[in-house]
Amino acid sequence: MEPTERYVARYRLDRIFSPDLLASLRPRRFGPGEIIIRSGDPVDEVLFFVDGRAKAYSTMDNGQRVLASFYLPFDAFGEAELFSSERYALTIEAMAESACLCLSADALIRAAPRNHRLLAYLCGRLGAKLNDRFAAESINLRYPVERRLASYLLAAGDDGGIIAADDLGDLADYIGCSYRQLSRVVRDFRARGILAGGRGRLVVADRAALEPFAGDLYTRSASLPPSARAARPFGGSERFDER
Amino acid sequence: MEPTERYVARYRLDRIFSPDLLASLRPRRFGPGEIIIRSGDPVDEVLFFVDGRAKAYSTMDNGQRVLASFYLPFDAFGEAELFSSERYALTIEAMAESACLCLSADALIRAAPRNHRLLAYLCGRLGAKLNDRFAAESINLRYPVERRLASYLLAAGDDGGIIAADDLGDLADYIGCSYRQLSRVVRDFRARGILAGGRGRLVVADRAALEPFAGDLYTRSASLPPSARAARPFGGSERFDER
DNA sequence: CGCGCGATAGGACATATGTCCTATCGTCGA
DNA sequence: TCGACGATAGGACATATGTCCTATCGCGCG
Repeated sequence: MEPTERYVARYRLDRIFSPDLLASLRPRRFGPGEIIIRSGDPVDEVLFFVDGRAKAYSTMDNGQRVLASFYLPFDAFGEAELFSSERYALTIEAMAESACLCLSADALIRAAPRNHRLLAYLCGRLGAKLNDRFAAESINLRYPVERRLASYLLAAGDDGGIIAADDLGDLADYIGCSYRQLSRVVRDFRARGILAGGRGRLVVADRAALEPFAGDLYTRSASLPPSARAARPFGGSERFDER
Repeated sequence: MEPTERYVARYRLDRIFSPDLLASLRPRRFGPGEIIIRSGDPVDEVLFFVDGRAKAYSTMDNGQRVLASFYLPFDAFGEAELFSSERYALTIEAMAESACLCLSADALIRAAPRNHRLLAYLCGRLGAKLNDRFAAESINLRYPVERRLASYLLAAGDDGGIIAADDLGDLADYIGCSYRQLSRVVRDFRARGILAGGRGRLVVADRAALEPFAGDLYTRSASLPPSARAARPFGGSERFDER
């Protein structure tokens, strides 16, 4: 897609990587459906996601997949395992033409002492992911699918409204219910004119009508499911001033 | 309880804090039921949990509580929000006489450049918490309460077996079901001889019988002292030193 | 244009879980 | 010791969700 330098410039990576690390970033491309990180593999690199769209999930022993989240650039993959575990916990899969800048885990660890900004970024990102996760989990755990779907639609399609999921099966996984149940709820929403678009396509027709379902779950916590996360490019707060 | 130095020595805090930060750690005690961190408060300090027992939860708009986890020393509270958010996401409550060493968030951020070990520790801890959370969520989301309880019992009572919860209501929150449902499952487990102990007390009588329920999803979530995970971090000297 | 495949829709039924309510037990204080 | 109160146990019923199965639809290919 684009040369490494373009990404470095776009995301201001010189702000968080020391020059030597910056130089050792190695670009890599992934086509749709391609696996970026495979759950269970030894943790040998950290990837910085700079282009495309991706999703993370794990597969349980009964074969069901559980979607953890959708990702948009900029983000980091594999940072959660870097200092705490031997193997990747989640599988990350590209959903569109995507690109990452890869860094060997050893190199990163060796360079840690002179990369406090990178570490601070990672802490920030991990903290945000943790809070997102907990917010999503609370919703999934305590509210019926109807409300979860409403929350998801509001959070995912923050723009106009034609957003939804490419695949209803994925969406069911993400919301944490069976395809059948999702289908029931979608049918219901369509009957009430909240959703439109036939046969698989979900189009939010009446955004306002969704809000009562989602309730204050949606606004209440700072952390939102997937796509709203692009708002915060660099996790690190501005309090962290130039040296 | 004990003077700060004892805790510093016990957990080898000199390995992860620079001397100036070490000196500014301020001890604080909490009685059972006392709030250590209140959800929604501005993030002004990070606490390092050195003694006691604590739990983290959030309260949803409908009044239900969702338990996030139980904590044992050593651990950090408030690190998730430090670089990524303005307000604490979870409420943390002491369950027994407890002690923390407190550090002002500003001080920590200012001292970050010369505390890469601390940052690395926080990254590691956050990563582990994130993975734990996801594992717990997957279980809660896809398995019936029977299996969730089994997983919980295996993970919580790692010692002999007399462990359980002080309060069945809390346990129900943690497992993510109603008190009623938990009660049904407990009754069932008792009937099968897997659990013993009358009236509220849960005693794991047949640990082996639990495993088939939990399946391979069983993940330990105990927090290890920094020294234990120092196994992985950077080479170099074990004691903290500049550069 | 007709066929066949894979995805979507939806019916029928089983199960898991939630809600409401009542009985019972234990503990603590007068 | 007795009685009140809070916690535990459990019945009855409603609901949410899962599983299994079949009908339909849309699209690509011959």
